[in-house]
Amino acid sequence: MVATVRFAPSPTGLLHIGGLRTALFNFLFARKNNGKFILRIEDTDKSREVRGAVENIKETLRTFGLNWDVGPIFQSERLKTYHEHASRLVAQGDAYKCGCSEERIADLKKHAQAEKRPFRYDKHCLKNPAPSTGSGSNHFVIRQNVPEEGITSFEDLVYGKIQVANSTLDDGILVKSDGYPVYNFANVIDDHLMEITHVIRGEEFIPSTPKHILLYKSFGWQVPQFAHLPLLVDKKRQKLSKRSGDAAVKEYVEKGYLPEAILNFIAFLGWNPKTEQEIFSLDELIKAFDLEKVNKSAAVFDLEKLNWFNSHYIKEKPLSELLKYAQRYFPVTDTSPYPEEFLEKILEIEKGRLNKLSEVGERAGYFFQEPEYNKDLLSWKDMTGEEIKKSLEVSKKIIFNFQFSISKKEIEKTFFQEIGEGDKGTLLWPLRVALTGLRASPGPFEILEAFFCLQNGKETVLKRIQKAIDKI
RNA sequence: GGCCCUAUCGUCUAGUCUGGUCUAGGACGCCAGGUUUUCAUCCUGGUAACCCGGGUUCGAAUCCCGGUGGGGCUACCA
Repeated sequence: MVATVRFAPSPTGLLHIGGLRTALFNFLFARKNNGKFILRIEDTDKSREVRGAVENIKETLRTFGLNWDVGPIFQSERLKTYHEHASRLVAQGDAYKCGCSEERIADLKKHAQAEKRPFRYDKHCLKNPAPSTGSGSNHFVIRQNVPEEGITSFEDLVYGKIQVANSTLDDGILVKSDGYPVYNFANVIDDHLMEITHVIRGEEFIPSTPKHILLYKSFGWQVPQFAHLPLLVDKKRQKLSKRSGDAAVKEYVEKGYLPEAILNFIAFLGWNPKTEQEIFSLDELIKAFDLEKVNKSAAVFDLEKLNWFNSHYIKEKPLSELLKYAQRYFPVTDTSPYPEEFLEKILEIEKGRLNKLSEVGERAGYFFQEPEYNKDLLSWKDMTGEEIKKSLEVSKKIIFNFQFSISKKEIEKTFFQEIGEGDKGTLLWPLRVALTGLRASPGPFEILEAFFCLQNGKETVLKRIQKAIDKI
């Protein structure tokens, strides 16, 4: 199959999760079918355009490996094409100029509302064409001349047969008075000209699809295949959008969600492989993807599940690579004085405990700063001050003999040789608290291992233990 | 309001087309137990759903009809 698809966002803000999912499915479909993936920027509403949005779209797509083959193509640079096609439609009677004032339209709407019937433009300007006032006047729009009778239907690849009576369709605006086309028009022209075979987009476009089809037919063009994707909704089951506040992909990336986790997660929103496999790389997704496996009902964006995917990928990622993503989250402004080995050890220790990378900041503070804690914390079960002191002295003595860069295994071995396998808690709890100041923390051996990557690691550790002894 | 879409555990979903193997499976979450020096990881177990009402049928989550719930669209936005 020769497939050509496109992802056609409007540059009105940061790319959000729903947009990324649409891009992903288009990408997967293209790759799966040896097709072409076009990036098209639908910037026909200049008033809503946000600076930097295009850059954000491109950057986001790149970080997720959703590389496009053609584009970005900007609709705002193709005005002439749209005008030509609009003229053709007007000439053949499938569209017409409308010079109605905003007031008249508002009035029409008000009446429709009062009579509890849906608003549809009354084709006034079609029936009463304004006398040509020469080329000067441009206060008109071009409207689609939707037939008043008949039924328009299409076979959606996801939803199956959808049909609507033309009588429920409005003579929508095709070209605005500022000369820019609206989505419903530019979309059709471009999809045809770019030879798009499969239009894969959000479910919210189902209601406007019949109008698009009518347009294709007016031009005598072949209608592409449509595959509408179920909506992504929030906890309240409302459409996930920029208004949902936290839907920007960039925000998730900044919080320390790994791209592969986000991708894997959103792939499963509205689609699943029909097997019990949950973890998929991008390549595996390409192999498994099939529009037939796309669901029809809206999917709730569940952060808990994203967290699970993310923690999985965090645990799985090689340390050196993980460090690149996590670097910025360490609780120091500059990590350059610290050897990579030290930082990697911290990640190794913490990675099993993270839902997102940004959490290392709040978790690993004691590696960079002497902890504050109450001396009561040093007591495990009913240990007395004397016992704690004695325990810490033992730890101190053992650690004193350690060399730079000693391994966790060796540390553990040495400790257990010294004290036997008996009452580990009485020795290890106070040591752990002295090191971290925390009730719950990673084990002391791995913490020591990390510190012994530092030139002054031994000194720091010994100092902390002494401080604990002094507290008693 | 009108048009359109949709309906399986709290959430993502398998199963629906081709009715029985479904006392409805998996995953997340949650709960309990095990491993363990605390926490986490890990392992084991548990919790929890076919929207409602009719009909067809020996038999319905699955087919039909009617409700109801949820959502989207209804812009000179996309």
